[in-house]
Amino acid sequence: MIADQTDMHSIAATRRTPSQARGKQRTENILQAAAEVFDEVGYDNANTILIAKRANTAVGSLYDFFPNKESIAQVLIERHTHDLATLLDGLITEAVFNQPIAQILDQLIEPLVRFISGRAGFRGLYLNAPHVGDMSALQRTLETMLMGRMSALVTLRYPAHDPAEITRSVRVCMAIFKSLSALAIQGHRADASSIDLAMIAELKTVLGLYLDKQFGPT
Amino acid sequence: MIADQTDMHSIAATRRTPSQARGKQRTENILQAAAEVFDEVGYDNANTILIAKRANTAVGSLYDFFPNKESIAQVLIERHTHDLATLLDGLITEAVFNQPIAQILDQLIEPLVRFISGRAGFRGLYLNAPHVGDMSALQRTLETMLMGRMSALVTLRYPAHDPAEITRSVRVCMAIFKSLSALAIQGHRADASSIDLAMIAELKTVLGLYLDKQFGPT
Amino acid sequence: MIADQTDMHSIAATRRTPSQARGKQRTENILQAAAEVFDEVGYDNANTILIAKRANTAVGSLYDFFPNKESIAQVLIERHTHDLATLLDGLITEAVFNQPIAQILDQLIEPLVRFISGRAGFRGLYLNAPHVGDMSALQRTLETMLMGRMSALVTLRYPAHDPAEITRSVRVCMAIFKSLSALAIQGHRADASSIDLAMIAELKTVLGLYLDKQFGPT
Amino acid sequence: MIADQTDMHSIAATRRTPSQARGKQRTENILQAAAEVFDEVGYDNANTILIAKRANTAVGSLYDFFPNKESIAQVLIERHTHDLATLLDGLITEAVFNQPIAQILDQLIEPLVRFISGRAGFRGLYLNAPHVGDMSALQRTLETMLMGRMSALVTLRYPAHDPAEITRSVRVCMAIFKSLSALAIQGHRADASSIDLAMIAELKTVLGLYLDKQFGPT
DNA sequence: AATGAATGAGAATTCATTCAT
DNA sequence: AATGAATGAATTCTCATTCAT
Repeated sequence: MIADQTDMHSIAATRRTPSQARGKQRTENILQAAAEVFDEVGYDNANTILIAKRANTAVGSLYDFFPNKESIAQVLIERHTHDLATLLDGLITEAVFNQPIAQILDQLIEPLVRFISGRAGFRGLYLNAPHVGDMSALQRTLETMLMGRMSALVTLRYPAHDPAEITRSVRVCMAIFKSLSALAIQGHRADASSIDLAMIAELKTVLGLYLDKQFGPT
Repeated sequence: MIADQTDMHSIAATRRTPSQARGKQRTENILQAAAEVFDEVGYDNANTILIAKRANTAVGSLYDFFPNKESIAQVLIERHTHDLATLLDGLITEAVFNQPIAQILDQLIEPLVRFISGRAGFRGLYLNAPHVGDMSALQRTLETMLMGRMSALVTLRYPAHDPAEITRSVRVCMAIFKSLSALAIQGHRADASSIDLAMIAELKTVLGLYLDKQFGPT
Repeated sequence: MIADQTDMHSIAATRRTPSQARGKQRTENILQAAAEVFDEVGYDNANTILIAKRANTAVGSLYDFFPNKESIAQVLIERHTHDLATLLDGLITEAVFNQPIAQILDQLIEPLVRFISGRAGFRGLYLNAPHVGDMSALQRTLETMLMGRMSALVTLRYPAHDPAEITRSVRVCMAIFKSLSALAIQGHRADASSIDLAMIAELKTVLGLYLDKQFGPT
Repeated sequence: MIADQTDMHSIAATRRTPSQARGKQRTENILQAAAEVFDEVGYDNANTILIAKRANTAVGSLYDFFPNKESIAQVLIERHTHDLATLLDGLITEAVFNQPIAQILDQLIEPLVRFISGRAGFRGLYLNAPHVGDMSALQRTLETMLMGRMSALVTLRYPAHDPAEITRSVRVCMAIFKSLSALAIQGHRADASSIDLAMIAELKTVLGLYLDKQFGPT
């Protein structure tokens, strides 16, 4: 024990928290493995031993880093939420004012879908997941963030519109985005390059038509 | 006793098939209970004891009528498929030729959503269900029927269009219909009168805009 | 009730206890059905609903006549015990004294095996049955009877031999008889004519050799 | 603690393969427990919880090592088959040529019965088991091996005899061996020293007489 | 007595989680 | 921290037995 502690210091100096680094790596492996499994069989049918095996660890290690199965999904969803928020913040600031809606969609949709299709776990935990049970609350964090960003975007782009109306329209857009992007990604396992571009075009068309209709063509 | 005998005449119709009637009723109770449970917690999290309790029966009875849990879902989906097909056949024949698309949607969408919102189990097994595992095959029967009816409708309404294009458009419409009707029904438990009419309107708007765009306004 | 009783008498005079006759018939049907099922799948794997169906009755009726599954087996074994005892008593009295053992076996073995092969339930409950669990006690009644008859026979045929020795020899003969007669009957479903005669011959040979050796040739 | 460390040296052999050794031990415990339970109540009446308890484990552990109840029986029967084959191969090569049959039996029978009586599970799964249901196929592997060895032995000892005749004789010997060895072992739970020697003698007598008769005394 | 639907304890099996090493 | 064996509650399904009709 004492020897260990002594080692810690000397190693720390050179190797920069090796154990933490290893732990970090293991955490990432577990998250990645879990994400893949969730995508493949869904959260309910995923089992922890399979996840651990996929991550080249033992179940016990999984529980060293996560208190339970749900918490793994939680971290994944939080990351998706955070990363998507970041992406959207990047895209929205440059993309919005005074451009015709079609151009905005051109700049937003495909990057978004590409991003999503590359995020392991996104489909299994959100796009294709049933909205029941333990997951609902987690899914809501993602959904809420998306709704917020989208509402902000729409409010910026179309000021002077009834907020209630905006909210409903955003829900409509979100639902359409979710369902059609799921189609566009369908069966493409974390392979960002192989999304269905025709379906992306349809998605843009539908959203463009709808937004123009709702808020007036600009 | 005497009262019973007197009643016999009036309820003769019921007593005519005593065993079948009871069995039928029990089957229906189980199906109804299962449908509700599926809607509430999803197929995966539903368990047979809970379903039986909800149906005021013992598990054993459930297994008198259904060989396993999946078969209950199967019967429900088959019914949904059949009843929806019947409804669509009724609506489509009268509704289609030469009317503007907006009118067709007026006649189709709300009845459809009302129908769906009144069908216990529809959300849990189809609208909100992930397409993984045991259910996929069953869901496909419903999906295939819907796709078929929709493709026929669109082909009738817009002849001389590329079948491949039609197929993609129908997929788009189906996805939009699924996601927005889920929003319209949201949280309304088998209460057909309380669907969200504003959302229905949005659904009609979106589909109308999209179809006009795809196949030319008429 | 009173009317019933009155009827009872008048009917009894002409029809000889009709309800009892029907009950008797039903009992027999159940016993026969159970015997067949026991032969086919064994006591443990037999289930009461299957037995009832085979007997063209409802399970409930089965329980009108028998308090439980075991009691059906009990009645069958008791019958086998009784009928076999009767048969043996018939065969033994005429067969025994002063004949060479080979002749006695000629008179005993084939009739016995034919009898057994024609008794539904005998194989399932005795010849092929494991000697464990609920059945053991019942099987013992049959076994005890057989041992008694056989011991008597041997004692008559070979007086002046040590009873302990006789007992052991009878156990040996019984075991040989059981196992080889099972082979002779093998796969012949209550079809008394199709027992394996070569195996019967072997059985007689073995028992003859053994008895001659044990008690001296006569 | 200190004691443990000291022990480390002496039990190093055990600790060498910690996981495998423990797993191995657990597997053996389960097999032993299952074997005992099978002997006591038969395969059908044995249940996994009882087996697990007897093995001082939880059911789950049982299923860590065996996919289902049948597979436990399978392993036991395979072991019996293998070990018995090994034993027989050892006994037969030295035992056979030119010796009188009585001497061969002297060398074979008692070791065989001793071996069998020491094998937990042998009675429950084979000697006393009904030949129906899931077990039949497994039992056949054992039976087939035995028949093969025995046929080979008899063919070596008595060449120039009709194979069909040999086959029937071997079946007869096998049946006799099964039934009389069961008697010799009766109630002796894995206690090899307490087999019934008088019954062993009877078994040898019977087989000797029969074989001499069938194939000519030598 | 007859019927067969209903009951629920019990058996096989799975899997999230814990714990000894 | 790492390992994976161990645990046992939970789940699906079966079947002897009961009971309303």
